[in-house]
Amino acid sequence: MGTDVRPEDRPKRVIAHLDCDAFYASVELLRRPDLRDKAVIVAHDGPRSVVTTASYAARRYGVGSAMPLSRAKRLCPHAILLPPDFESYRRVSRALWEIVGGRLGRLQHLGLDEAYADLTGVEKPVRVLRELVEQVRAETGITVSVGLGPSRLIAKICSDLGKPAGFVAMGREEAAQRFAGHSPKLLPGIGPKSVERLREMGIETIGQLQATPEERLTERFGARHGRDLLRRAHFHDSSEVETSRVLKSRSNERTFDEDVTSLTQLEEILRRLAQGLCEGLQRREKRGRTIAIKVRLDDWTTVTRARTVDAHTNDTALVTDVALELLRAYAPPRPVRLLGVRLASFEDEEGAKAGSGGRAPPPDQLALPL
DNA sequence: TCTGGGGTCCTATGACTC
DNA sequence: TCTGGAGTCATAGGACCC
Repeated sequence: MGTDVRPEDRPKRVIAHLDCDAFYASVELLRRPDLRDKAVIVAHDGPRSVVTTASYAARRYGVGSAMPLSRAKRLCPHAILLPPDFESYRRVSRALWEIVGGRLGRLQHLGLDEAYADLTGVEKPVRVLRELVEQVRAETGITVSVGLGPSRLIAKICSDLGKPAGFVAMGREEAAQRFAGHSPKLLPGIGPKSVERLREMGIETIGQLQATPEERLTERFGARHGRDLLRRAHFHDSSEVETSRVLKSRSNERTFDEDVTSLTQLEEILRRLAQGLCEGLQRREKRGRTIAIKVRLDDWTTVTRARTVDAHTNDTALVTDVALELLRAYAPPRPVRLLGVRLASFEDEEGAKAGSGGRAPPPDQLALPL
């Protein structure tokens, strides 16, 4: 390896995480200034909908993202409900990241409203970021919170800390100390399931996780995950800011307002889902080999079935036929609440995996999350 | 409280090949 | 000819993220 550089000889990394505050709701409020300071919930209005985003006024009532809409309405009955308009969100997002990218260079996008940037070697990064946040606010009306640290992990946690319009910077040791009393849920990658498993082991804080012998964790979580949990607890993270990501799969799925029992009806829905999926892939000239269906039953069990075909395709007739065969072979034994179809193993995956040494990714790859 | 849609990544397992 | 291990691929399930 010719790239071996001792850690002490490497420049100290400076990673920023930029996160738009209540992005979808903020875009809505730009269009509807009369709703400023009002409780606004962005969500489809259906019996099984969940909240996409809530304005800060609605959050004061306990409404939050991913909460069932029925519950949100109970918590905040006077909230104004707006249907999501992703076309507008994408437009504002593009404009915003163009400004940021113009100053910081290439970004790693995570969805429409957040991104990482590597500012290692940049002079006066704090000043650069402060000016940038102000420029974004002036030109788009969107406020951005910034987290700054030696890794993506710390930058991400910091950007959440000062929301809205926050600006927080922290080193690794400081983070390890400061968050020792917090729940492991604070750490990205540790969700409700891992929190529960840790709790069963008597580990309820990041500090307790830090003090847990690695063997105990690897016993419970497997070698890789266990080691990773411990590294995270100590806020070690050497992952790079990845500025080019390639689409790995694309799917189209629908949860029904009421469960569906009839196979004929399910087949009809699956045809429409496959058609929508293939039309999108045809526009992007993407073809895949693995066709999969997803079925969620009324008791919330989720089943997937997949088949890999010989040649890459985005042909509606072929994808539909295979998806229908998979559905008939499975023959859902209970009422179905969700049906979906997915295409994966795209034809240019291998070439793209070669990374920066290979050809430049097509323009739409960089814009993938947008 | 009762759980969307669109993704990524990881793990386990079995089939297959060398 | 039989066997075992390693590597790879396909499949299924699940956790997690925005």
